[in-house]
Amino acid sequence: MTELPELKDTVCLPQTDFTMRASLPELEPKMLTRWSEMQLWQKIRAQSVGREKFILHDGPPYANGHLHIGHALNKILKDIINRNFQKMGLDANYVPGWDCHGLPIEWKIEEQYRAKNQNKDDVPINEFRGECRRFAAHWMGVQSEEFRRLGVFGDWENPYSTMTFAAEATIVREIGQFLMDGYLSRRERPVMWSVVERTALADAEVEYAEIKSPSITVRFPITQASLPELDGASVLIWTTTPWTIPCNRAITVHAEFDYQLVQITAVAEKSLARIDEKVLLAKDCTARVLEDIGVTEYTVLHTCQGSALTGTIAAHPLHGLGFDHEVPILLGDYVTSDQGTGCVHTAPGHGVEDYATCQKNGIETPMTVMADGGYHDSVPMMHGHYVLTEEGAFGSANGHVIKMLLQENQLIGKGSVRHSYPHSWRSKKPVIYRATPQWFISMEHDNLRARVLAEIAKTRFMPEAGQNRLHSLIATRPDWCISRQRAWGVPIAIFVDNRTGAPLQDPEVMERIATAFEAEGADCWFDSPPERFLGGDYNPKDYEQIFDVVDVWFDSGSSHSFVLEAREDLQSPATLYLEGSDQHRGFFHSSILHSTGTRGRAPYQGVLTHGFTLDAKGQKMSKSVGNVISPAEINEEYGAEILRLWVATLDYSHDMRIGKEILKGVVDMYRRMRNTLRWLMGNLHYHNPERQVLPENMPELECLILHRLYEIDQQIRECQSNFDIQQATRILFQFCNYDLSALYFDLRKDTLYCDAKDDHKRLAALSMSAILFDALTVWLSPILTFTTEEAWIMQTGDSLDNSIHLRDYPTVPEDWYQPELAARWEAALEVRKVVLGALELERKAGRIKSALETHPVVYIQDTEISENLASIDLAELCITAECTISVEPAPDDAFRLQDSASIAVVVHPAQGEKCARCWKVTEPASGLPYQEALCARCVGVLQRDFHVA
RNA sequence: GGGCUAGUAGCUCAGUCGGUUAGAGCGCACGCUUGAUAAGCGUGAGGUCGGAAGUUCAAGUCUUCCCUGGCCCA
Repeated sequence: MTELPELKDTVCLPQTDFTMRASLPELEPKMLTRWSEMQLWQKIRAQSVGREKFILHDGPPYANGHLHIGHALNKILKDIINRNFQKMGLDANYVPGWDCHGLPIEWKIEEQYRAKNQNKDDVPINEFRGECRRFAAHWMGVQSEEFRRLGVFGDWENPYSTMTFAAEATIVREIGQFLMDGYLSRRERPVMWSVVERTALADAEVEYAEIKSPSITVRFPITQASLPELDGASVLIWTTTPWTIPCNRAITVHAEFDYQLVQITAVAEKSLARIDEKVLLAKDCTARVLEDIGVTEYTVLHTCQGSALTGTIAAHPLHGLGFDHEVPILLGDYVTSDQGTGCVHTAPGHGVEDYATCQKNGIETPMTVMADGGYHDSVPMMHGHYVLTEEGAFGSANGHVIKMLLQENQLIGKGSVRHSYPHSWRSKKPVIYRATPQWFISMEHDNLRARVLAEIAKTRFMPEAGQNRLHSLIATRPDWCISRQRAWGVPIAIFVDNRTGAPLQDPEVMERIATAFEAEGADCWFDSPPERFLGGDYNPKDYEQIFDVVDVWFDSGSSHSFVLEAREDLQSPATLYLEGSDQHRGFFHSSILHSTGTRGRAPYQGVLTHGFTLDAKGQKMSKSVGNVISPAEINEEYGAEILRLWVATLDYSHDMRIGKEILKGVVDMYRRMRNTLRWLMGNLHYHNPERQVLPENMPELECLILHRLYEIDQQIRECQSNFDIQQATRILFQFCNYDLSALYFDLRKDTLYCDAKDDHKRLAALSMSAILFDALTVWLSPILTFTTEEAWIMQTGDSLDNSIHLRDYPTVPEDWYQPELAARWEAALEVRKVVLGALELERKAGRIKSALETHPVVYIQDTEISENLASIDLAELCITAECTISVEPAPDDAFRLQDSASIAVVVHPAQGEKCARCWKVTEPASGLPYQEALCARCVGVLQRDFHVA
C-alpha cells in the first residue's frame, strides 16, 4: 500500500526555472557574450542571403563622448525597425557608422595642448591630425560598446567611419565630382573672425559680452531719387561699428515700414544737424533719432512706404575721398525700427544679413579687412589703421572714420551704447565679421535646387510634415559653403590657377589625389609636394594649393557613396534614413543635396523622423539643470530592456519624456509580459510534443485564441510596415493582458491543474501554450531582445545554433481565422461580464467568497443569443461551479448591466460540497481514503493518474 | 523675431466627416485569491480635452488670439 499523496501534489501547477524577477542588469551582459560567441549576427546574415534587402542607412553619431539618451533612443528605434523587417522576411543588414572629423574634436585636442602649455600652431599639422584621429577612434570604441550594450544588432565588427582612408578618398573624389561638373566656385563671404587667434570661428565658439561702442548717425546724400520729393535729401543711417563705413555698399530698408522725409527747422546748441536740411528715416524712428541728434523742431514733408524707395541711389559719405561707388537702397525684411533709423547701413563683408542682401542684388563682397585686423590696400584712407589690435583691443579705425566723417560734414550724430557683442570663447576678446574667400557649391548650377526639390517630392516622409520642412529649407537656402579654415577634416584638395583664379579641373590630377588618399589617408595632402598630385603637366608655381577642409556635413552627406555604394552587402538608394527632426537641416539635407548633385537622385526612398527626449516635465535635459538621465544609469538600475520597452511604448513622432514615474510604468508593463511568458513556460513543463493536439481538433476556446493570433499577426504586420512600433507594442501588451492573462489563462487553470493528464482538453491547452509561446517570443523579440532569448533557450535548449533572433514572424494559417466563432464568443463574453458583475455584488454583500461555490442562472429571452451560447460551457467561462441558461422571464430583482439589459443574472449557491482538490462545489463522489470531500472528476484523476485506490 | 511642431485622467496613448454621458491600458483605492504568490482575478474613483474668444442647432475636433514646451534658424 503506497502512501496517500497530498492533494496539492496531485495538482499540475506551473513549473519553470524562468524566474519571476528578471535581474536584467545581470542577465543582459551574459546574453551579449552568448550572441557574440555564437556569432549570431553572422548567422542571421547567412540566413538572409537572397532575401529582398531592407537598408536603413545609419546617420553617424559624432565620436566625442559617452552616449546620451537621445543616441539610445535613435539606435533602439533603428534596431527595432530593422528586426521587424528582418522578421517579416527581408534582409535587414545594418551597418552603424561614426562621424569623426570636425571642430569639437579639434577643440578637445587643442585643450589638451593648452593644458601642456603648447600652442596648436607650433605642432606639425599631421601630428595634430593624428591626435584627432586617435581621439575619434577611442570614442568610436566606447560608443560601440555602449550601443551594443543596448542590444542593438548590427555589423559592429565592420562599421563605417568618415575617417577611414577609403572614406576620405571617396569624399575627396566627390568634391572632385562637384568641381568637374562646375558646381564649385570661390568667393568672399563674411565669417566670424578672431584677430587675436587669426582664425575663423564657428557660431558655437562665440560668446556674447557687454561692451561700450561708439554710435554714430551718418548722412548718405541722395544722388538719384526714386521720388521727386527726395531730391537734395540725405538718408540717415546709424551704426555702432564706424569702422565698417568704408565697406558700405548699400542701405537696406523694410518694404512695409513707413518712411518720412523730414525738414529740420531748429537745432540745439552743438548739434551736428543743420537748419533746413532734409533727411529720410523710418517714421517710427523719427522722434527718437531727431531728439538724439539735437533736433528741436522739424517738419514732415513726405511719407511713403519703404518699397517706394527702391531705385534711389545715394553717395557714400566719404565719396570725396575715394569712395566713389554708388550706394543703392535695397529691401530686407530683417530691418527693425526699435534701434537706429530704420535705414540699415549695409556692408556685405561684415554681416551675414548684409552679405545676403548684397548677394541677392548682385553686389560684390569686397575684401576690406585683413586677417590681422588692418585694412586691405584697396580701401582708401584706411592704410595703417586697425579695427582690432593683436592684443584684442579696438584700434584706431573707429576714431579715424569718425574724424573723416566730421571733416566731410556727413556725421549728424554721435554717442555711445552698451550692447552685447560677440567675443571669442577662448581668448574672451572681441571678434569681427570679416569677408574671407570660401568655397561654394552653387544651388543654381545645373538647376540643382530644382532637382533636389523634385527628389524631395518623390520621397516618402514620415511624418509627412518632414517633406515640407525639408522642402522649405532647400528652397530658401543659400549656396552651400563647404570650406572651413580648419585642420581636422578632409581637405578640399584642389589647385587654383594663380592667373585666372579658376580651380583646376583635371580628372587625372583628381584621380592622383584620390589614389594617394586611399593609400595614405588625407594627411598626405599636407605633407606631399604639390608635384606629386599635379604631375608633369603643370608648374606648381602657377597654382595655389587649397588647404581648407570640407564641411563635416559633406562627410556624412556623402556616406551613401562610401558606405551604401561601396559595400557589396548594401545597396543604394537606402530604403530608409531615420534620425531626429533636427536632421532636416543636417543629415537628410546634406545627403540629398550631395546625392542629387552627383547621382541625380535622392540617397533614400523614405525619411522617418523622431522627436527629442525631454525630462519628465517636458523640459530639455541639461547638465546645469541637473535633469539628465543617461542610458548607462538606466542599464544599471533597470536594464537596457526597460529602455527598449520605453522606446517601444512611445509615439516617437513627437517629443518624448523620460523620468522615474514613466520608467516605473515601463517596469510594470515589462513584469506583465514576463509573467505571461513565465506562465506559459510553467505549463509547457507538462507538454509532450508527441501528444500534441492539432489546431483543427481543439476546443472552441482554443479556436478563439487561434483566431486572435491570426488577427494580431495581421495587425502587427500592418503596424510594422508603417513603422508604428507603439501600436504594435500596445496590441501585444493587450493580448497578453486581456486575451491571455485575464481570460484564457484564467479559464484554463482548472483544466491544466486538475484534469487528467491525458484529458483531451488539457492536452489541447498544452499544445495551445506551445503555439502561444512560439508566437509571443518572436513577436516580442524585436523589443524584449534579452528576455525573449532567455525564455527561448531555456525552453528549447541553449545550443550555439539556437536563438529566438534566428526566427521570423510566424506564418499564421488562414484557417485559424474564424469570425463566426469569434462573434459567438463575443456574445458569450458579454454574458460573462454580467455574471461577473452579479458575483461581485454577492461578494460585496458577503454572501459568497469564491465564484466556484456559486451557480448563476442567466436569463436570456433572445433565442438568437441563447442558441449562440449552446456550444459554450458557461460555468467554465465564468469560473463558477455551474451556470445555466433560462429562457423564462427574469425575476425583477435579477442583476443587470446597463449596457446589456437583455441579460439578467441570479446567483444561487451551488449544490454539494467543496471538492478539496479543485475547489468547485459539486456533488461529492466517494470511495477514496481522503478525509475531505472530492468531486467525481478528481476522484477519477486520482485513481488513474496517481493510482490512489 | 521667423519656419516647423506639440499640449486629452497621476503616466503612456485612442478619439473617424464636427454629432448621445470623451475611451483604453498602466498606476492608485477597495475586494477576492493564497494552487502564476514580491504573482493572479474583479470592482471603483480619476478629465473645465493648455487658456480665452468666435463660427455652428452642436466644438476635444473648425477659426483667431494667448499661454507653456520642443526642433531648426535669425
